[in-house]
Formats: sequence, C-alpha cells, structure tokens
Amino acid sequence: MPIDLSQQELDRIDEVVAVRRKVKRGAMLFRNGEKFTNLYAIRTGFFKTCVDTEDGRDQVTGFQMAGEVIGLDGIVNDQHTCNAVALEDAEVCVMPFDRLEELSREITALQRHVHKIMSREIVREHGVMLLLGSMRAEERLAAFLLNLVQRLFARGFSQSELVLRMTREEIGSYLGLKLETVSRTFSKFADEGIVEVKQRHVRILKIDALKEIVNPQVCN
Amino acid sequence: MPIDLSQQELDRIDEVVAVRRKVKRGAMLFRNGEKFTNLYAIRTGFFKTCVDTEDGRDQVTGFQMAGEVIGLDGIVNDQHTCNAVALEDAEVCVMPFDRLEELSREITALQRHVHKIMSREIVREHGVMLLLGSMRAEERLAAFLLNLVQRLFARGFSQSELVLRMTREEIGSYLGLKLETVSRTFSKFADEGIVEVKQRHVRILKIDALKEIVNPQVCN
DNA sequence: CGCGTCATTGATGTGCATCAAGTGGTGTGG
DNA sequence: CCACACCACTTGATGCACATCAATGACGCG
Repeated sequence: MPIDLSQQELDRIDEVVAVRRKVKRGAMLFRNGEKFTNLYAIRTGFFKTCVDTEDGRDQVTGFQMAGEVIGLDGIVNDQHTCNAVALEDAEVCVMPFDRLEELSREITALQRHVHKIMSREIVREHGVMLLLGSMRAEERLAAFLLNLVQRLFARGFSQSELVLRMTREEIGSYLGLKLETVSRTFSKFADEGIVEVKQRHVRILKIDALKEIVNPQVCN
Repeated sequence: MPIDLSQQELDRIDEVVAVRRKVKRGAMLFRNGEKFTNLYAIRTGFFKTCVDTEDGRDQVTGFQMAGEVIGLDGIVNDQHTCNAVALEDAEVCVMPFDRLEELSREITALQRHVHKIMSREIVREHGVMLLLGSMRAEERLAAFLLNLVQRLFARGFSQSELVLRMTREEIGSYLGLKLETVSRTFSKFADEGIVEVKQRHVRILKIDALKEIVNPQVCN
C-alpha cells in the first residue's frame, strides 16, 4: 500500500490483514470450484495460478510473487475458477473480502487501491493475450524473462540474475509452448551469449538483446 | 444492474449514467494513451478492444456488446492502454469513474456490482488465455462461435443464427490465427454441415458438434 | 546408491502461416 | 444504370515453426 493514510486508518487496515497462512511448496492456497471468501496478499514465496478443463487441459494463467494479490477471479461467482499453487514454501495474508469491501467504503484510498489492483490484472492479461496471440517462441520467452527480472528487481533482487521457481513445463504452459520448445529456446539464447542457463539458474548477459527480440528494431 | 435497490438509490445511479454518447461505426470510443476518466456501458452497438505495440502488432482483446462495460483497463494508470472501436454505429452511457467510486461507497450493491464486473473480465481473460495457449484452430473458432451465440441468446437473439460484426482478420487477431485460417476453418465447418456461412451471416446447424469440438468427449 | 523428476537434445511430423491468385459484394462516379 | 475500384473473403500451393516422439543426461532426495 504505497499510500499515505492516517494512523487510525492504517490500524483498521492492519486488522483486516492480520491473519496469516502458510502454504507448503506444492500445496494449493485455493482451488477451482472452492467457495470464495478471501483475497490473499503474498508475503513470501512464489505462486502459480492455473485453470484446468474437464478434458485435462491445464493453462498457467500467471506467476505471482511477494506483494501481489491473488484470488480476484473468485469475486464474480463467489467461487474460485482457478487453482493457486505454491511453487515454494510461502506465506500469505488472508484478507476477508467482505471486510475489505466494508473498509474500502470508508477509506477512499483503499477503495482506489483495490480498483487499481483489479485493473492492473486486466492489463497484465491483455499483455499475455498479445504474447500468446502474436509472438513467436523466442519473443515469448524473452518477454517472460524480462518481465520476471523486472519484477524481481523492483523487490530488491538482481537485475541480471534469477532463479526460476517453476519447471520448463509450467513456463511452457504459461507461454503456450511445449516444454521442449522452452528448453530449446533457452539453449538458443545461451548459444548466442544472451543468457547463461544452468538448470533453473539464469543469468542475463545481454538484456538489450532480449529487449531487441521482444521489440524488433522499429527504426524505419 | 440485476439488483434490488430503493427508488432513491436508483435515481442516484441514473444520474451518474445520464450522459450518453454516440459512436459511429469505425470510430474510437477511447484510444491507447488517452486519459482515463470514464467507464462506458454499451447501450447499443458492438465494439472491439485491441492493444497495439510500437512495432505494429495489433491484438484484439475482446468483442463487447450491449450491456457490457468497457474502459476498465484505464483505472490502474489513469490512462487507457487499449483502443475501443465501434464495429457498428453505437451508443454508450458515459460513467465518470470518480462519481462511480463515490456512489459505490454509499450503495453497497453498486460496489459489489463494480467488483463483479472487474472480476468477470479477469475470468473471461483466463478463458482466452486457455484458448490461445492450448487450443487448435477448430477449437478456437468453435469456442468463439459458441461464446458469441450464447451472449446474443442472453440478449434475446436467436440461438442458432448470428451476424458477425467483425472481419475475418479481427476474428483471427482475437483467436491468434491468420484470416486465411479463420476462413478455411469456417469452410471446413460448413463442409461438415456444422454451420452455414454466407459472408458474415452464420447459422449454426449442429451446436452439439461445436461443443464436441471444444470439449472432446471425456468419457472414460 | 538408486530412483524419480526435471531437463536437454535429436529426428521426424504437422498445423498453421505465408504467398499468391481469383471471386463476389458494395459503393462511387460518370 | 453500368463500369470500375476497392475491400473482404475464399481457395490453392508451398514452407516453416513448433509439436511430437524418443533417448539420454543431470540433479536431488530418501
């Protein structure tokens, strides 16, 4: 909450956010079909959200890290429509949604904040649609890496080094690719000296080259 | 607004929604980069929203019809991040967002309604991600047709007949396909007797076959 | 140490893109 | 009213990016 609020307001918000919950690596925070009552703010750890269909298809819809909010999908029908899985041991703030609504009726800044969070998610998904709808494998992976490292950097991590918390298959699912294609594309980037890849450890050597791949030079 | 409210509350909401705006076919309701001030509820007509990148890529992110709300993308950064184009002459209600926030602080049902609209959009986009990430051309087009006809049916139109308001290219952009592929897939469905296609007029002959394509038989 | 999970790499196949030609419907101006 | 131009659409031929199938290799954990 990067907003200035009175102490009293802060106290009331703290109250809503008081309850914590730990989620073990591999465990689900909520699952498709489950009744919706809370939003969750991630304190530590790393999640994926995914939708799954009757016929066994499974699409990762996002990867979330500390400071991000999950569960917004549940509001519309009072039940969750996707699964949230911890990719490493994690801890979240449990935020009862009706309490949140109540409070945001009284604290304008909080109301605005909630709206922005939802809007941000909509805009993020627009970006994913662009990626899935019109990018090639290399562009997708480059965009993915840039996005990850940028979010990690905003949290105080390195701008050039990261540890993937997800498998190649999960990356592939998110990017609309098969795991082999993800692996091959990593290898290609490595061959070209753009990144160094060792299992899940990735070091970005030429961040400009990645940007160039996502956004092919527009000069005339 | 399928909610019961007092007359006084209804009057206040009507006030927020009082201003109308007409949009000619082909004209933009708002565009990428434009300052965000309003949400828009479509009264009549048909819109597409699309994001475009510097390098000329263009992704249709949705098609919207009467009763649906557009502009949610603008909330997070106080400016729109996509274009909304009328695909036929249209009329919208202009809803100043700050007035809407104000009022939804006082009318709980309105607040809840706004939240649901945003959540619905998030869930819809999850569905599109699933489509773009894991479906084949026939599945995409079948899902698209089923979705359109279902929404039209909910508005009192035929369950089996529809007029497409968008070009093959726009359908393709939305579905992550080229226009030729969209055209071919239509032809294939027609050959198989699943639909009758005459330009933009589509009659669905075997709706179950379409559903079967989207959701291949799950028995055992 | 041995087993399971995840990742890499190669060989082959295919679904869709690309390129190209032609058709039909619509609107415009002579 | 017709000739023409334009645009959306259809259809065919070819190519390519990514999927699929398959074998092997690298960690990590009990």
